[in-house]
Amino acid sequence: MTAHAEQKLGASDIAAMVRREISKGNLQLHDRLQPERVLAETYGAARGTVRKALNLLEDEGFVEIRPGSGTYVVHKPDDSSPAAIDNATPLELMDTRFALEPHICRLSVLHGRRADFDKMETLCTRMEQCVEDPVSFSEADTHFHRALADSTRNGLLIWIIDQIANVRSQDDWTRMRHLTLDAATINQYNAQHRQILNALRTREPERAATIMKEHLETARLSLTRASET
Amino acid sequence: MTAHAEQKLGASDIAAMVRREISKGNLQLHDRLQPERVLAETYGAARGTVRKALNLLEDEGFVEIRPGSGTYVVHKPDDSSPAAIDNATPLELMDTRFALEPHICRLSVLHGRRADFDKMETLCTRMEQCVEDPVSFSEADTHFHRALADSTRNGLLIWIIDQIANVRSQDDWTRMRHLTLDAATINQYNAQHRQILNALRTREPERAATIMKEHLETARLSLTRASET
DNA sequence: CATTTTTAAACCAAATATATACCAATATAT
DNA sequence: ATATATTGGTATATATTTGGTTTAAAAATG
Repeated sequence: MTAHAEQKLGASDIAAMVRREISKGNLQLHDRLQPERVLAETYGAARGTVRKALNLLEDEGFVEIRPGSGTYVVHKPDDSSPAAIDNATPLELMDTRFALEPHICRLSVLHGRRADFDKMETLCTRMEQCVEDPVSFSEADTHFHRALADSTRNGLLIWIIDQIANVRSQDDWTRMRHLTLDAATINQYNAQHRQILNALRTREPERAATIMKEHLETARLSLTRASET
Repeated sequence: MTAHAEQKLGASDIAAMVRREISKGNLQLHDRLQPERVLAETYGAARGTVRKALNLLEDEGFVEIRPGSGTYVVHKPDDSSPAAIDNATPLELMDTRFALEPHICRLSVLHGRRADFDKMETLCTRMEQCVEDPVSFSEADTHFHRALADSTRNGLLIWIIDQIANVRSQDDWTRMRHLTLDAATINQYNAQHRQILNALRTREPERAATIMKEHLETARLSLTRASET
């Protein structure tokens, strides 16, 4: 052990050290921090102090504290993505998705295979089991839209969708979005996902595109609703 | 670092370790992981714990679990890919433009200003003076579509259009494309550009989008015509 | 001095991990 | 083709771990 014994550490000191571990990359996305009781010992502080530090980091959006489970990293270490992606606003993002995803539905009807749709079906089922868990739902939702893009077999489109997914995950908006994801909204999304999938399976490009537009319109509404709060 | 020696491993810890093995490349695409029962022993955890970890990784899209068979790596290690752009085929590009540009027209009607349209008009005029010069025409054409994207005031969309423009300029088939650009085709393009611009000025989003689709269809035809030669 | 922060200990509820047994899908050898 | 072994899927009862909370005393701070 390398001598932390030097000085007494306050809550904000500990927060700073953990924050640094995260942006340095020693702690990566989805990693679980050591339990509060262990951190307390390694930093030579009381559990209550560590707890304050972690709450600070949670407010800053670096970690997510899950009672009974642990504290997890929710922050991507500085990758140098283009400014256009980092600074994209939620509304810009929605307009871009409005451009892409309905047409992606049409292409999916043309190029998608049974296996693609089966995968999307699996994700639908998973999302339907996440009605009470906005975070997991949101993650599965991202995968659903990625799987949809996959089914077009268009590497360029898939790449663009991936870039867009980065916008969604990095921002504070994600947290705000989770707040707007009540059970009713999630159920509505799930119904729309199913309808889209059905339209793809029955090879109805325009119907799939139309439902996708409705889906995005729903999402846009819940977004504006959230920003007015 | 050292001597974490005997820390108990939770599901997310195991998930993190496997995730790192995958992105590091120790586990490659289509590799099969060890059976759950073996992993459980090597990580010193119960099978249920390993199982939870693997399910997490499946949610994240790193692995695919096939009952009775095994668990397989499905993650394309670190795309972040210029590859998707460099290797994009002309048809992939056309499909992507089909997705983006009609909707860009709609957004242009919403957010475009007179100055934007004036700039596009200038480019139209320039293109009309290039009927005999496919290379110059092609350059101006790129600028026209970029100016159209600019008029949406959507930084994300503009960035995507720029990426796509790189595809167009880099590749060999750009040369091929120039071969198909006879005077008749260029005149047709020019007429369509004018029509699009007019629809934007008169604030008719759907008409602008429709003409854009026709424009892209024309381009796609001349593309397939070229590749059959 | 008054105030805030840290410490320390105990307890709670929820989430997770363990251990075991059995089922279902798949692969392999006969 | 059939039988057998291997693999993931599921269920369950129990034990452990984890964050959440409260309280009171000690230490640091201004």
